[in-house]
Amino acid sequence: MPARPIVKETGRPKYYQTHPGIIMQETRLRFPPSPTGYLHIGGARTALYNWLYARKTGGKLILRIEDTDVDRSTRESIDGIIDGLTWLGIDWDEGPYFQTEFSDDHRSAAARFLADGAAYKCFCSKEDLEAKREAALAAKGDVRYDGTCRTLSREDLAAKERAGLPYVLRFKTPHREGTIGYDDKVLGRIESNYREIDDFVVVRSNGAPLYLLCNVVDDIRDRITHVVRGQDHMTNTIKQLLLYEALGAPIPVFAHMPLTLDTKKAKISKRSHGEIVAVQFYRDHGFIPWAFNNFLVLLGWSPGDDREFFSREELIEAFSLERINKSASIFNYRKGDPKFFTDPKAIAINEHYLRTMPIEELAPLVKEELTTAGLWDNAYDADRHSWFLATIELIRSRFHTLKDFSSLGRAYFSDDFQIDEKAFRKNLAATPDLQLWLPELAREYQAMPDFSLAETERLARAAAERAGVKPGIVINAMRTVLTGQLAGPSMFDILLALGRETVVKRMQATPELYHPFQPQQP
RNA sequence: GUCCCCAUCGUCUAGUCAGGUCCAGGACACCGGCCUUUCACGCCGGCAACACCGGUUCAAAUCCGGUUGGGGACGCCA
Repeated sequence: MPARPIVKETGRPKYYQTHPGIIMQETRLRFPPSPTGYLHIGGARTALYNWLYARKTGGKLILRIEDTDVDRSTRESIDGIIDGLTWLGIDWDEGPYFQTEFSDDHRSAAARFLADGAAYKCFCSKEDLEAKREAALAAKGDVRYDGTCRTLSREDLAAKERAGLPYVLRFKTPHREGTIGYDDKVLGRIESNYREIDDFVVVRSNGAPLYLLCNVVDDIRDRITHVVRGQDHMTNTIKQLLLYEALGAPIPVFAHMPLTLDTKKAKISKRSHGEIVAVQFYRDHGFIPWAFNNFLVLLGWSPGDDREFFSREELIEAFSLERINKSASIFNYRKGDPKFFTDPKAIAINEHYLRTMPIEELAPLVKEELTTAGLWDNAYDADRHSWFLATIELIRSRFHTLKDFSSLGRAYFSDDFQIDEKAFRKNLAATPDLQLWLPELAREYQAMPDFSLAETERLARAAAERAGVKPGIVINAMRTVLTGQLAGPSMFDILLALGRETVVKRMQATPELYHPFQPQQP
């Protein structure tokens, strides 16, 4: 049924009535990381999808740190997650809330369950449970909880309580016929038989409520309308449906995103993949934040047409829960690949932004990189600003990441740069006479009245002719002497970018390159 | 083992809900060409997939069933 507008404003409905008497409310989504590691690309993608949907619908994104497992939660991890989100540009409207600050809510919900008979005390020891599970596994049978304590007699219960035995609280899954289910925005109708759901633990023996319960209580309190999370939560969702019911709360919209696997189809994790799956890795390796978001969003979602690059506004406009894929995608990282240090598509998308984004937007990112590398000069923001922008423009098409500005592009910003060994062998070592020709050409450059594109090229070609070699010999040698590289922009553009003084100085020093480590003669 | 989810080029994917316009489109990667003082960029071209079997239908990548394969969950983790 199409939404029926109840308030009209300049031809555009602002509020909608989806059912009689019910006005569609603001969407509220959340990103609830557990601070037990860094922000990895799976978590970042979850955050991104939630953020996109919140922004698209004009709703709110809530950041909630799920730190109920105090033993494993760390301050560094919380900082890492927040830094990661900030770097990506994923902002939130409320929070960060900390789950531990709401333990009263969780405990009172648990107490209410016990009072209502929706949960019961279970005295089974960890050892017994573990033994049963192993036995079941060995017999290839059912590993779910068998309900031993659900049917404890009044006398047994009283006796165990008197004895002061530790107990956990288990949710009493209704013994009903039929199924329970929900309409997943990605997967469609999902149903599960009641008899498949065992009595799960909601409160630890030390009195601390567990994830399944806390998560639902928090979502209800935070008035969450849409839960967008990984498919690994699907069985949790079924159990949480029961919790919503027991708490008398309406269930939110669920959307289960496909997982991201490695090339061997295993779930990506810090343990097995290391830094390569950490968001921080991409920041440290010179990725453009938005480019990385653009890569992430395509891992499990597509707009339905051939577009692959989106501005922030375009992506928010194009995004929808329904177009999220059902099947898992693979993070195509092959360890030890000499050419691609991460998924080639991620690099390709970064390159695209690097060479097409407005130079004024790229400049601050390059500034940051040069600053980190100790190559920044404040003049680049002042009287040399137009030079700075022109130089970035000149060199960026050959670069892959922001790091390249301080490595491959170092010679443009500093006299302290390395000569690439391969470049030396090919462009210099093969023709030792360049030690004479280049300084000579440098003297001509020094003396010429007009240090221009056309004139510098004319003199270089004349020098080659004089020496009886092809122009490329001289030109490529100059490239290596001036930039340390084998390849680069058009040579005479480089000359002008570097400036006459630097060009002359470096070319005159050519012979030194041939004898870098020659010991002093006595 | 039980339950759940998934299945199109090497990878990300479009097409599947409303079967024909798909001997399957795009991107990345790879290969070739053009451009060129180098290397890129750019442009042009190429390689490459509907997991399998059966059914429904005039017609199936698309609907149905099964098989196989992959993944997830089965914690006093989140």
